[in-house]
Amino acid sequence: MIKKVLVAEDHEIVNISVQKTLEDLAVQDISYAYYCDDALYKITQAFNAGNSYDLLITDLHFEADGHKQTLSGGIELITAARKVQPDLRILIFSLENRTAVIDNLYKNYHIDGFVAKARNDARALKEAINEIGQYRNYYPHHYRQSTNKKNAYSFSEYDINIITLLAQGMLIKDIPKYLQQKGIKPSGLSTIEKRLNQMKEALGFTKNEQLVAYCKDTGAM
Amino acid sequence: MIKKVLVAEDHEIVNISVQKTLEDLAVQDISYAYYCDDALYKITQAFNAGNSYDLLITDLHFEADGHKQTLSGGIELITAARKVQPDLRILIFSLENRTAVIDNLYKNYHIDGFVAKARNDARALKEAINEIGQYRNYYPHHYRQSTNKKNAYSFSEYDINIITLLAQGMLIKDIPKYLQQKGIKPSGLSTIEKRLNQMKEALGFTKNEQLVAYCKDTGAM
DNA sequence: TATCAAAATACGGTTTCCCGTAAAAACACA
DNA sequence: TGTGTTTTTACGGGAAACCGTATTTTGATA
Repeated sequence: MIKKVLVAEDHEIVNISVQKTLEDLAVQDISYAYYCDDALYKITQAFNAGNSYDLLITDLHFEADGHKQTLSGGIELITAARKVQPDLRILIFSLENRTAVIDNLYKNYHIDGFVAKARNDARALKEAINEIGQYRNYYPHHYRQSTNKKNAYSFSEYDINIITLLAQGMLIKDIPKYLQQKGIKPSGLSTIEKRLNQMKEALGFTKNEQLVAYCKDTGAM
Repeated sequence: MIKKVLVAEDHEIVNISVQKTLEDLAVQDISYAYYCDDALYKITQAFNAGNSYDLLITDLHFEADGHKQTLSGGIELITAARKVQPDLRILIFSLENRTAVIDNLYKNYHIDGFVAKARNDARALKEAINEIGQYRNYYPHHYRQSTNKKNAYSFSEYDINIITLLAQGMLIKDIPKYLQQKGIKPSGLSTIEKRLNQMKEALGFTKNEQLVAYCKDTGAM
């Protein structure tokens, strides 16, 4: 059962509704943080006082507004929070709807649930909190369906490096030099060309511009 | 004074808060639409009954969910709504924060206000409704400041066409043929090359990949 | 260490792109 | 209609990208 919840969310409008939703679920102890740093502070304080949170509901993206923050967003927040309190359950409430990104959250950050800000998000939020309250993971509907479908080409960090350089205007022939300076290992021109070919092949593309567009669209870059 | 409002917004969570915000402003007559088509229907009905809305608050982007819609989003909705009721005041409430896009809304669609879903959006919403209630336009803070700063290169429809073709993998040398078939006017290869050069020149780029990345980032494409 | 397989690199020919100049067409205006 | 200007197009040389093949390097294994 979820009794004590911290909501980290910078949008006032969203906070108002999350509060109402939590009240509907009879959650008694609700705290709010409009900044990641503040959220981490509250988690730490509560934990040290022996009165830790059951659940953290957080957005992924927080707008910068002049207040200097050490934590840049939801991902850093949950990483830091888990260091303080490893058993803290985490529910992401975000606009993100790209499977690759959500996948990453479950696999590498072990979140307990993800709810997309979308049409029936208030209802989904309630379902998620109920599931998590019983120590079960909650997966969004569209994710459950799409996860075993065609899983798009998964770019390596190396791949993204190359495409990013292209998107920044570097000539392909100049990339080997750059990679060598950075100490990135396969730096031969042929290897780079081959990698680009593999990616294009895998995605049915013919031009590097398509790779750039695709990475921008899927959030890989 | 705003008395009768229609809220078109597909996110349940947002709707809950907008309702609360409007109640705070003592707006008496509030209607909701989760779909654009439904919103237009309500506007038409109210107008024909001689009991038209004072204000439409709408999102820009609506999620598709199986229900077939003739209106694809906020922009189509406001265009259609103005045909029914030209004096309808319109407030956009959206996550959009790209100056070019917001600019377009004021200049070409003559919206009365824009509030970004952001940190203090509930407060901004109240300010906007008060301003619009007095028949004044409301401009978001960050927009007021950035509007006279460096206004990025503004792409023509023709420009976007070319960049889109590149992003789809078409070879530059094949573009003339394509444009001719489509009846798009300057179709010479040299002209296309020159246009690309102008765009890159204006933005300080050297490669077409940068143009693709830029358009994706700014939402021009 | 010797051997084999896989990965990385070197190289060369072809295609596409880039970019400048010049000719042609479209347009504005008297 | 004639003139001047701008836009569009044609053309060509050089640079970069593309792509296949051959060679070298790396890494694992016996």
